[in-house]
Amino acid sequence: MKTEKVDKRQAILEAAEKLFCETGYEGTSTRQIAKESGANMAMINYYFGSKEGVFVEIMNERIAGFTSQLKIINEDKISALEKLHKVIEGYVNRILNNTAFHKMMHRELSLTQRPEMYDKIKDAMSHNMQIIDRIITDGIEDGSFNKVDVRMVIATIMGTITNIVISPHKVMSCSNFDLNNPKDKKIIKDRAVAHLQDLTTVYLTTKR
Amino acid sequence: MKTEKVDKRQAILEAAEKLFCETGYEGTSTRQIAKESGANMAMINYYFGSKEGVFVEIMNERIAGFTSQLKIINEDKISALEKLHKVIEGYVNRILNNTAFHKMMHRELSLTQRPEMYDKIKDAMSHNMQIIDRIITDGIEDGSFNKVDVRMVIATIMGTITNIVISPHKVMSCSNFDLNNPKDKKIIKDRAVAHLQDLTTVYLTTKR
DNA sequence: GGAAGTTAATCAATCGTTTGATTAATTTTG
DNA sequence: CAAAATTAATCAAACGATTGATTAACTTCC
Repeated sequence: MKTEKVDKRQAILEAAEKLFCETGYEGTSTRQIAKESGANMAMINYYFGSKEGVFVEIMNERIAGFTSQLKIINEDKISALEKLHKVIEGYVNRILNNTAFHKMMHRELSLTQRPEMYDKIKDAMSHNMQIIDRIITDGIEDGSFNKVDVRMVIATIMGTITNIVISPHKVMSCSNFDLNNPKDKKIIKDRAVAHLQDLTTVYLTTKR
Repeated sequence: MKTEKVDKRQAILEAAEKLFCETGYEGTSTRQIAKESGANMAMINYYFGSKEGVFVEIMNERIAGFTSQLKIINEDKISALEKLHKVIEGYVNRILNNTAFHKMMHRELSLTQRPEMYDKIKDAMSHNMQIIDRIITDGIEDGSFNKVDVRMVIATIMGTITNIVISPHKVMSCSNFDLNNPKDKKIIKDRAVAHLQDLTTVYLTTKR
């Protein structure tokens, strides 16, 4: 069992994800995927049945790897604010470590097409939102948070992160930031976490 | 001679925008555009040179209609906070009145392809960001705003609105909201404006 | 030897674009 | 003014290229 034996199936998935992220689903041809992965075109249909099968498989794997992540935090015996800060940190890290996929997910979400994918993404997002919702709602009920529009606060947290990922990097700062540069990514991550934690602290806990 | 003379050029633009919004640029064929607009296929190339020419024209018209909007506010002799609140209200209204186009713009922005469009959208966004940046920076300098990460605050404002538009509506609230329903749209608009104005007020002006 | 993996060749369908011809409207000319 | 010339708009048909998918033969491996 040689380790240099490449798993064509996996190679196809990785090449396809890269190409889908860069040029979109419709903008990527099966021949491109084949060339990029080093596999023959027929292998795509052999393993996944169709081009869409590849896409569905990518989404399923990714989403499966995501939904299991945010759960544990809620068990800790820490304050609502600390929980929220942990969630923010986790969320920022996850998304900024998978910017390409996150872009692709949002692109797919904004299309009226492929309702199966839409529902799948919706469910995954919905689950994450429920976790954040619970933390904030609990904080409000036990009096440690102000009464706020919870769903809007969630939109702010998620929207801020998404905006950082999607918006042209050169717009983000005066100098030329690049999210593919690990050093720049670290800086952006820290700034985003600091900002969102500061923002939520002030907005949710300031007596007024 | 009946005066039902339709401007085919305009019909093509409108049909193309609708289709591009619904199924994406690559997902829309010139034949679809022709059928939807009632024009002959050749007219697309006759008027716009190419399929991409249609897309570029749509973007140019839209962006031209947008960039002229946020300017006047800055001339008013009002406080930085009031300026910011006006900008927020204008921004929310504009985007929620053009949700389909806004989705398409973001979709296109997340593609590495079509650099010409990317730059055009980037410039338009960059201009809006500069306006908001100036307001907040002025507020900080004259002491009415706290010292904050200005670019991150902008990302929060823009990201929140975008998130509301793009995120699945059914996730937004317990009941089934629909942005195409004028009554629901009004409600979402008001909630978004109220939330963002409250958020910025608290975060930027709370003494701490 | 036979199942699994892999290949080149090929399929019909669709893609964006171009063509040459035709009609309708406008301008030029005698 | 009216005939001739020019331009703009529109059309059906076809273009070559590319699409996703399939075939059938071949290789690899247990």
